[in-house]
Amino acid sequence: MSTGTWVDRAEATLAAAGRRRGGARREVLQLLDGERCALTAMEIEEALRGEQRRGVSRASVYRILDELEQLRLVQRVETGQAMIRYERVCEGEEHHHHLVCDSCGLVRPFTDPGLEQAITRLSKEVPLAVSEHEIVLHGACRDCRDS
Amino acid sequence: MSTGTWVDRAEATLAAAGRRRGGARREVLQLLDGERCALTAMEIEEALRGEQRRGVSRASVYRILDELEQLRLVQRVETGQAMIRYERVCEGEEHHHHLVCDSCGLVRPFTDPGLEQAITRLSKEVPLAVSEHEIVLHGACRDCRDS
DNA sequence: CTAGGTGCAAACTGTTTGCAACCCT
DNA sequence: AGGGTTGCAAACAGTTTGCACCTAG
Repeated sequence: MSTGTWVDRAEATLAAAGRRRGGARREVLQLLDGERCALTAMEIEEALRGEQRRGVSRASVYRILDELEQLRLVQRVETGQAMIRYERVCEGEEHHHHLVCDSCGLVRPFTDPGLEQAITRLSKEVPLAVSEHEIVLHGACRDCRDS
Repeated sequence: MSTGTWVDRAEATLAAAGRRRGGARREVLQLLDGERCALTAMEIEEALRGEQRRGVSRASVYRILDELEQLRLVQRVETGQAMIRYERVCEGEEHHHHLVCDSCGLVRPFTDPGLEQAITRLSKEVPLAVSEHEIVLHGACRDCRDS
């Protein structure tokens, strides 16, 4: 299935939720679809300001991200950088987590089946109906380590 | 070793770093020592305001937490609640992670050796000199699930 | 005595909200 | 035509900073 891209699924989900279309949201969806890792609201705003884009106001970026989060089309990622990051949620795609360089702020995704397995097992043993999990590894990336 | 409490180690570390003592810091250390899980700066400020305590200004709470974090006496915990939480770091004590109820905001610690093992293995495979890791499980706690 | 520690209040920064204009449907 | 969508600017909330006073050593 999932013949379309994430954008397609997102637009379908939004339509199903009774939302109309709008230029600002389309821009944000398009941008998020092209990113493989998490962006902050401000990074999104900046990315959409330049070039031939129409630009999207800060308030709209936040409103749209909030809306997409509720529909489970994006998810928050907390990297301990005092800003919330958001990334698209792809069904079927392997779940990934994040490496954060505390020196330069770089955020990179990584995947590990063994870890997912451990989390899945753990989720059943814990006194909480687990709906999501987040793993962040902090350290120094190669560039920062060398310098 | 570690014949003393965390407070003792903290005071020793601070002294070794050439810091003087101060009433505000002593209060914060004492409070953190009595807590088993992460507190926000504001929770700390409030806890120290009442009772027979002397009270510590907001600015000092933040400065002290920042100082303690640099000395690795406390660590930040990101629970996705838009506020940074801090908890003491105990050497030798089993590393723990967090369960967060997205409904009522409750934060609870948990430990899992298998998970630690998976993380340790993973830390060696990844393109980052990993210094810390953080795992947060989100969901609904029992009370929130029932209601 | 004197450098570090502390409180107060103002400044900052990321996020949220109120409201009027806009534009899909 | 009408209600969701957007932009602007003001309001917020948590955090940080400047500066004067205080205090441990």
